[in-house]
Amino acid sequence: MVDSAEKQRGYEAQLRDAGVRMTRPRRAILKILAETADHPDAMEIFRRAVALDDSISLSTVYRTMKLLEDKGAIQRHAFAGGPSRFEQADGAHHDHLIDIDTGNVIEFQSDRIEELQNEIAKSLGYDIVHHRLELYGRKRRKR
Amino acid sequence: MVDSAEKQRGYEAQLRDAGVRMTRPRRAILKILAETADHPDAMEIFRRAVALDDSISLSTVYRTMKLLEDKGAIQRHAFAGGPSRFEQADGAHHDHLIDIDTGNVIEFQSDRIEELQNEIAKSLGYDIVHHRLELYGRKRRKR
DNA sequence: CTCTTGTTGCAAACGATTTGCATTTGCATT
DNA sequence: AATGCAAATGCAAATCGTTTGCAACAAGAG
Repeated sequence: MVDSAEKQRGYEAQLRDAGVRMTRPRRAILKILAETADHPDAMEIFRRAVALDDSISLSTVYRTMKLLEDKGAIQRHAFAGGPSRFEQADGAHHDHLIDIDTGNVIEFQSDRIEELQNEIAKSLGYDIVHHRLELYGRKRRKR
Repeated sequence: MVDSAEKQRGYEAQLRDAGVRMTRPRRAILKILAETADHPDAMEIFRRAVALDDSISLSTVYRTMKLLEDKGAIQRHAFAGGPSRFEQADGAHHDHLIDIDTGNVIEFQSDRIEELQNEIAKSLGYDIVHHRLELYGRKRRKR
């Protein structure tokens, strides 16, 4: 298992180098992101953050998420219907399979699909800036 | 070119058969949907509807869109950032390429990608209920 | 330690959408 | 054609996720 404390230090260093001030709320949020393996939304991050620093405010969470997104430290996913959910941007690119019944998110990746996307965009005269591929599914009943 | 008036009549018949009351606002909205080739959002539909019936209200537009969605007559697309946009559900399935600069939506379809999606879901133990594939791109600069 | 500037918490504003409610309307029934 | 009632409407207020204005505050360069 990866050392999340170390990961957090990495985050902080990276951001400080980018000229970002290291404040108490930001440290709390980075800690949460470094430790988390799921895709929490702003409210969930806020809840976890309050446990570390009870003076933190929801707006700061939102502002920080935007900042981290701009700096490329996290990725924002706007799944159908609900609020934006976030994840660290350190891993490789992947898409999502969302369990309709539980809201669980499973990550997957397919080079072949990416290739096809590029071909399609190209044939339409476009360059892809980013894309969104989400499968909404239900666990296959045991047969 | 397809006769949109006829298409509209088709809509109405289909809905009446499903036990849906045909009201003035609903007729207006169906007319708009039958005539439209783009992907308008609720506000845009409301604007066009007011031109046909100036007593229509925005909430009725929203209620009607939900009704039509439930009845399977239209499809709702929640593109990144903006409001939901709608289109008729009569055509074949397709995905979307959204022009980042203009908001234009281009439809495309790839059997190959659909196949791959199914394979992936299957290998993860899921059945796909629906999916969302959106390419966000920028028109290729002439070179 | 001080100064400057960025950051915070709070509350109010926001855009998209939904809802409660009193009123109107579709339409099946007389 | 007149009636009755459930369903649909318009309006305003509520809701949800998110952003913003602002005065107080704190990071970190000097």
